[in-house]
Amino acid sequence: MGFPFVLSTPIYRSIDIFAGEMNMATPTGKAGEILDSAERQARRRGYNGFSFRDLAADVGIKSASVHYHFPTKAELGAAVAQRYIERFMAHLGDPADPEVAPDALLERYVAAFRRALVRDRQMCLCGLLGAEVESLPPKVAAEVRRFFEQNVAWLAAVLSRPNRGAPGNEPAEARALAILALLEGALVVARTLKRDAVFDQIAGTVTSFAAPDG
Amino acid sequence: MGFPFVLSTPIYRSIDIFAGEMNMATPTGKAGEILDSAERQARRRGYNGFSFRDLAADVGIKSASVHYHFPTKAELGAAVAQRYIERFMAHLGDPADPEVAPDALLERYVAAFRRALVRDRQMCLCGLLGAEVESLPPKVAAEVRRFFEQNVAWLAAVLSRPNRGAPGNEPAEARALAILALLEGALVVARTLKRDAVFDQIAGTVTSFAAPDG
DNA sequence: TGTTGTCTATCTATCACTAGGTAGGTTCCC
DNA sequence: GGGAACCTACCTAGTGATAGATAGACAACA
Repeated sequence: MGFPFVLSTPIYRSIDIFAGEMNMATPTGKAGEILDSAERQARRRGYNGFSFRDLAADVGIKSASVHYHFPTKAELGAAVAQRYIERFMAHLGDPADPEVAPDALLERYVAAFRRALVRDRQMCLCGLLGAEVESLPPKVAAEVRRFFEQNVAWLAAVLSRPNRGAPGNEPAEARALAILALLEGALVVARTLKRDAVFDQIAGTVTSFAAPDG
Repeated sequence: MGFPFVLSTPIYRSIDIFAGEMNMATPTGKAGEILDSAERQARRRGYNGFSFRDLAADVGIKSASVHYHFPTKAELGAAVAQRYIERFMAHLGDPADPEVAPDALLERYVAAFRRALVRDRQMCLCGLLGAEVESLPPKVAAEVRRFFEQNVAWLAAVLSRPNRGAPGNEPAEARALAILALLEGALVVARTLKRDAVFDQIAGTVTSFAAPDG
């Protein structure tokens, strides 16, 4: 019972290896365009807010051809989420990198969310999908869960590094969860109120978690 | 152009005055049942995650009869949100009530979110709708905005009361926004990870905002 | 009292449209 | 030739919404 899915290998009909800055299997061509479009739309309107026809029109093919690349919407959704997670974590980098101070890593984390709001005018994909998690296919929900888990692990690793003030009264994982929740919530509130400054006001409080001693 | 809507008077075909603890126009009977069902479903699956047929089946009538009470889905959505806001704010009570200490009011606020998660197993309606705000009809989006504005105003009023420790390094409104974002995000993360304890871990950090000196 | 008119809440049936998904054919390139 | 990528054409199931009818309650009036 449940959904014993083998760890998220998306079903691309065409996997061209993209030997760019990230050396992972990333579909290019139309399949990549479909993923791009799906991610854009999912991050604006949610999983139930876009259709195969929308995507097809967006990338200039017919909806039947989208099914050629991604047989079902669930698999498309899982593929979008998986690619998103890999990109996101790759962007964050190694939380233990001795070349980068914990503060700088935390700033990088906040900046990633800020960029989604200000530059891309989009939600965090998994923040939006997480909100509607009960209406997601199991495979998609599992990817969203994986995103949160990896985020918390990364943040906890950063917060555990002995560097700045005190280690804090709350355990690192609780503070990691709080930072994640704070920023996801910040995107929701700032977008709804249509005021980017709201995000900065909220993000300004992140230091409460990083340096609880002031 | 735009949507110059007169401040959210929902279009009920039947308004029975419910002279209960709240003396406001609250539809009872089938109209009330429809609102209940719509709220339940919206708080689980989002605005695009339920249909008139779902509601109709739930309350035991035909979908055409739902249109009798609420002509369009947008108006139903706005009515659901409006009732939700009124209930929520009424539950919070007066932020300046001298009988209740600021700490207790803050606890009450956190408890309201916790109850949504643990008892009702639902999202905060406006947290979910806010995430998918770009796919909402303007009237519904306006209600969500109103919810956030009223929440922030209430929290800022509580946080501004001279009582406990220092008034804080951040202005009250920034801390109010942060608490709102933190709790909305906490619901998303806890529900996705399917661990109620996650909410408590996050909520435990709220005191960082209430008493920034301790 | 009985009739007439009106209202509420619901029904059946249908509208035009969109959803995700499929079968089979065509085009193009190695 | 064969396969990859795309097409046309279609399906079933559902979407929000509308039209028209009907049963029952209620009041007004002759």
